[in-house]
Amino acid sequence: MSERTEIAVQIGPISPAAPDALYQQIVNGFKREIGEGRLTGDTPLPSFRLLAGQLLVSIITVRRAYEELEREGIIYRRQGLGTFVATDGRERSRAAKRRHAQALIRSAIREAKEAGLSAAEAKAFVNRVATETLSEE
Amino acid sequence: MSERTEIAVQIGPISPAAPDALYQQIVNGFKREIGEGRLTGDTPLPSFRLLAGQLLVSIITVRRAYEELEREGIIYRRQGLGTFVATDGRERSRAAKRRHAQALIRSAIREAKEAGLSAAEAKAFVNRVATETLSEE
DNA sequence: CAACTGTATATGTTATATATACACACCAGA
DNA sequence: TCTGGTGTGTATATATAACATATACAGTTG
Repeated sequence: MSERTEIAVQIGPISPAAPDALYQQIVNGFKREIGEGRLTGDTPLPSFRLLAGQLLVSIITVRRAYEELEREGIIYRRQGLGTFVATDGRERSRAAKRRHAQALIRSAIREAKEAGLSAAEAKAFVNRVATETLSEE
Repeated sequence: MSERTEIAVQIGPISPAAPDALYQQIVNGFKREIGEGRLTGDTPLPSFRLLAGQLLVSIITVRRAYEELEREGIIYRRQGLGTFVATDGRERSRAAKRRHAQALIRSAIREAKEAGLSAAEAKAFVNRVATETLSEE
């Protein structure tokens, strides 16, 4: 078992005003941190109480986020011990992100066509926005 | 004022199981119909009761959808008369769809980068999915 | 047994959806 | 002409479900 170290988790900012639910924002934050390799296999996640205190959120909300992450095989929980990044958590997290990105692009294509664009125009639109978005950073 | 004709509105299918709320699905359906030109300026929309009956949904849900569409300037309501497509409804609907599509693409780019892809890889991913999606139809 | 960990139950809050009753516009018929 | 019927949209009070919470319970370790 990995030794427990103090982890400066950078999940936030969490906001009740955001379009996503609080627990979903926490889920997305961990998928990002794990997907980008800042949290690796068997690393302990912060406890319910610690993270709840840091994010100014209830224990139940953290619990729900961890449940969702465990359901996707990205982390695992052990009662009395803690919560840890799964061995293949990074790969699963990345796969989930890619699937999500793919679904978003398909929705964007559909929206573009419903805006009256032809297939060729829709593709050009997607390319243009993608290029602009990537050049802004 | 336009004469009232029976309109075979093709908004559905509406499902409570869908990720979007019922009223939002109705909003999206009318934006599509108006954006693609099947409903033009000053055309009367179905009444609350008629549409509610067709979609197996309550009057309030239809009302909420129409409120949202009026807020965006796509339709207008007249008490005692009915609800009608705004003169510039098509243009506004298309603009809304384009804005939505743009937001979706930006989210997709962000997700792709959080999946560990570089900027170039993310752009290639977007292009590939867009091409695949458009060739499937 | 003390101090951590995750777990479970009952409760409050908010967005969504509903049923019912109300107000306005038109128009056919007295 | 005017009056009532039937269509329209409008308003209020009420369920339902997802989300978030507080509090108490159970397992692990030293």
